[in-house]
Amino acid sequence: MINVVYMATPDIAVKSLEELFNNKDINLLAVITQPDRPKGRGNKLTPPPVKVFSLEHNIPCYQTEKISKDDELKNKLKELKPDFFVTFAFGQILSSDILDIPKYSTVNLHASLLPKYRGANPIQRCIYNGDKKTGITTMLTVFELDAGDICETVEIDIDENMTNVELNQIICEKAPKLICSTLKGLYSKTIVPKKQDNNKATVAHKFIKQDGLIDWNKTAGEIHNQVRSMVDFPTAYTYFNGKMIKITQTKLLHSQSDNSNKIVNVSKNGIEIAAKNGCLLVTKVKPESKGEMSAYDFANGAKLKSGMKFGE
RNA sequence: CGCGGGAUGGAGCAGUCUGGUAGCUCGUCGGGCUCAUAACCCGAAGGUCGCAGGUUCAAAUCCUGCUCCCGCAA
Repeated sequence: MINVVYMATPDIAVKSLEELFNNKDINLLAVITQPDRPKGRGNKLTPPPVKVFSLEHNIPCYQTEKISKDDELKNKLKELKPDFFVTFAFGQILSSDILDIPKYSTVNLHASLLPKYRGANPIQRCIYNGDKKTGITTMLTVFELDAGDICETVEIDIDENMTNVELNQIICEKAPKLICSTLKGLYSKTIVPKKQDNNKATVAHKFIKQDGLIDWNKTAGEIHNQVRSMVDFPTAYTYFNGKMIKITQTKLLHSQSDNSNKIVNVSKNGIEIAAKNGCLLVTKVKPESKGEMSAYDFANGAKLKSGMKFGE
């Protein structure tokens, strides 16, 4: 049995928790996660998804504001005598005294093919940049951000219309197997971690609200990538008649455009805009104060006509 | 008590301030036109205007209470 403590927080990490919990070769000692946070309308205190799963399955779960300064928790972790720490979207930095606790090592799962896209936002950034391929990597955690030696990788193809939500889901599903295989490989010493090429490292920063604002001077392809990279957050947005309207789905038409950014056609399929270097078909939108709807429905209600423009 | 928007035929909206026969863009159904169509023309069906009370001769509209939905901010 491999003794493991799992440190994680959001949805994407729940399936992996489930696997660690159910895998017969692994003994899940405890789960560490972030404190409950105020969330959503009404600012209700909401527990992290990983905690919810832990409670449902009676897995010991500890929450901490800052693990590197939580001596009580550190002592607890030492008592557990873990072989490995596993981190996956935990959201806190592990200080070196914590990294020294497990008998073997600390394994981190990162949602990119390292050394590309180190940092907090690999999933959205690779789509935003229009990459055709990404993946997940397991690595040994060192103090420097996502810079540890690589254990295993899985590649994932990104098609032209894949969204960050879809990629998130794929990663969520592929992660459990990879984590287990890495743990077993390290335990039995059949995996020899390899150094990263630091010269090829890039950093993927988080998006902020402002990143959602659509710049209509960009090309149709760039806007399309922006839209699909931030479907749930921060969400691409523009203005129409002075009101904010979010755009949640687009399609590239690969057709001729006069680069005017005007609406050239409204049909069941959506709102066609003559963007730079090609037409962009807006298919789903989320107007201010409203839920998501098809672009055609919006066009009906708002009386959209050819010649009008977004962005004002 | 974080801030705000909303509930009107199947969809998206207008009408509510200034009470008086419920409208727009679509969809659906029927018919026509067409080689043909998601295009065009003609016609029809379909709503107790979120729920409950109140005011009034009269309430989608004014007042009170409730339920549900959503956006923003964190």
